[in-house]
Amino acid sequence: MAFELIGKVLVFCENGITLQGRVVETEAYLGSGDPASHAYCGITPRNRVMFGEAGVSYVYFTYGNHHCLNVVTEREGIAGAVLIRGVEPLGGIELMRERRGTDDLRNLASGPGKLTQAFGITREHSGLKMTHRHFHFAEDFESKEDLLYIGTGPRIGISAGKEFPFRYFLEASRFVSVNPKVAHGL
DNA sequence: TATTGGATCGCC
DNA sequence: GCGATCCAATAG
Repeated sequence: MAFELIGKVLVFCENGITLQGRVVETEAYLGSGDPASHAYCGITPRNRVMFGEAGVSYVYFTYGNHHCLNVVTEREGIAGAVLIRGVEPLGGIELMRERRGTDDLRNLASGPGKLTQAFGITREHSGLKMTHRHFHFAEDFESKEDLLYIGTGPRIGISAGKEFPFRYFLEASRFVSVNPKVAHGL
């Protein structure tokens, strides 16, 4: 599922403004078998939507500074979600620039905290079905050839569960978040 | 009720 | 390389 979301276009409309970005980087998080998952220790008030219906957003706040956007992937009763780690800005770029305080396209949404800031997504947007016009994933009918080059690797920023290569990203994209370990500029 | 640590980012 | 800074989870 994390794999399938790569290349889709995240569409988010609010206050009459449409923001769009092509998904270039995701990570999968499971349930009880995945020590890196919020759902590892069972259901809690925060993570309860991870156990709910697929296609619902799960937004949480972390490090005192940042929101992260996930999409629930499993059927009701099974925990599982995909973290959207990075998108390539496609629409509503002016607003993203304003919110991020930079003109650099590569720095607008190339990271889970950055993209939620650019899109204005907060935990008020958690638990919403991502199946309607204002908040959903659309097919991208351009740039299909990029999809041939999806890389995988360990997830970023976690201490447990590093052995699972549940991170997916477009190899060719300049909009993938910087991997701390591979922090040489490309 | 108190304590602790985190699926990050940006500046030092 | 590290501090910011809030919330959720756990323990008491």
